[in-house]
Amino acid sequence: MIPIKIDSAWQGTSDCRSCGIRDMVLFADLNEQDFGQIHTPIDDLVFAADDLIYPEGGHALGVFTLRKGMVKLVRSTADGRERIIRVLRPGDVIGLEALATSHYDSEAVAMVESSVCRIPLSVLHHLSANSPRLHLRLMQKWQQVLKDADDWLAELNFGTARQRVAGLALKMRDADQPQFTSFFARDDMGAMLDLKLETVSREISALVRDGLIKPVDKGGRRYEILDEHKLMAV
Amino acid sequence: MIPIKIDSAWQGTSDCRSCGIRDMVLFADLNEQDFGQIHTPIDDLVFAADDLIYPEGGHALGVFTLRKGMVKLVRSTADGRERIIRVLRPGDVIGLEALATSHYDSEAVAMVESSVCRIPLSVLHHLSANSPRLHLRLMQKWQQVLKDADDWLAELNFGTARQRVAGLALKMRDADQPQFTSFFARDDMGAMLDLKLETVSREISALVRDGLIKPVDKGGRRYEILDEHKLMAV
DNA sequence: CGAGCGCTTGACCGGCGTCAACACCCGTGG
DNA sequence: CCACGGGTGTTGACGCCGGTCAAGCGCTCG
Repeated sequence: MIPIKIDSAWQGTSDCRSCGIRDMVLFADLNEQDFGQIHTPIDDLVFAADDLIYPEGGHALGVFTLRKGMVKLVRSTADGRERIIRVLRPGDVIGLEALATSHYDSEAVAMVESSVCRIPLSVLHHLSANSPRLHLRLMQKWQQVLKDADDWLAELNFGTARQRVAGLALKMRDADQPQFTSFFARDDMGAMLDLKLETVSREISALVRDGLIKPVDKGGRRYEILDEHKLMAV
Repeated sequence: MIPIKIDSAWQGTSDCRSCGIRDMVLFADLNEQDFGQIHTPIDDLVFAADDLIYPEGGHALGVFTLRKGMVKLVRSTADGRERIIRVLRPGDVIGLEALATSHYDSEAVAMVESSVCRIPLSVLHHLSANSPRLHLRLMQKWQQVLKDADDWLAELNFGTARQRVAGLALKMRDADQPQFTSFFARDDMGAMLDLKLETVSREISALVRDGLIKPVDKGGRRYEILDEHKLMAV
């Protein structure tokens, strides 16, 4: 069930105490006593673009934290269409649902080269019962994931094609450089917004033509936001 | 911030030990010792159709369990449109996000007369730290809510108008009598499916004309499913 | 019985999907 | 170094699905 890629992605084990993004993630508030209770190694994994991290319905070994890159969550509908339900960015947790069911509810695929760490379920189960700090943090992560899901539905899958593309541009802005934003392959964007790839392409072109955004690479993936206010008003 | 209606909805306090739907809800596995740790009363509340249970962004007193009725969760987008992000049914938990933030992320409105019980945040915080049984149950509820949210996005907001209406009909089937299903006011259905009310009405009429469903009341709210298989294949 | 509300239906139009051609980037191999 | 080919993004023509506007119907309640 677990793809071979998991193993080939293995890069070593983490020392979470010195994690570069620790303040964003599940282990943010852990103290030395808490770390002492971790008896299973946290694996570091790196996935190439388009690598499968886990399949829909797959048996779960752990919960992931995304350190670098971008990951899409994909569901297949009964009639075979694929729908991207969310895109995760650094600091986001992947596969939290495994804590409750030991299975993943959707497929996770790296969209670009991505590095993640995998926290074994046993570690989380033990710590969530024995560390009030992790327990609280876990609750916050659940809430954040749920809010992301609802935001995605309320903001990106509602209204005209123009509004959806503009909404995605705003949602995908860089955390550190908010004038830049990242797009994806046009058919991926279509699966996110429930539009056809041609429509996505047309709307992007229209936004460029109207001077709201400007491409900064040749691949159509990175754009500069020229008029944030107009973009929000679309 | 808390609407006056909350008080006018008060019906008494619950004895959770004898709750009729206890096996579905948060307190399913609690033992006598756990119940002894509850020092704040659980209020029973009843809301009429269209009553506000709590507003978007409202300060939270507790988390609700829906005992009877139907409740919609509504978000307002930046430009003033209203979007129904989910419909909750008996056994579902309402406002779980308050556990993490003490605020509700979306508005909750009763769609029909609904009875709920309100569990104070203090009770949940205390029990989730001191009762492994509640702790586990809470995790399962988070997972269920998240799965509901993702299902709503993947199944009901994807594809043609016909597919969406058919999907809603299947999702809203009675738990005990699966040949019957409940619809809502047409503009509410539109806000759920991202369709206009006229389109919803047309598609329902088409499903009736094609013999997949049949109305069983005069208000357009209850339908009998005649051909479940065709409905799923739409 | 009349007013008002919600549901339905029709006519028309615009936005988005479909199909197709073309441009561009990049890797490969001659 | 250039020719070639595949993959991806863009653009155009056209048709249909669903939005818009409007009229009509049936139910409920005063």
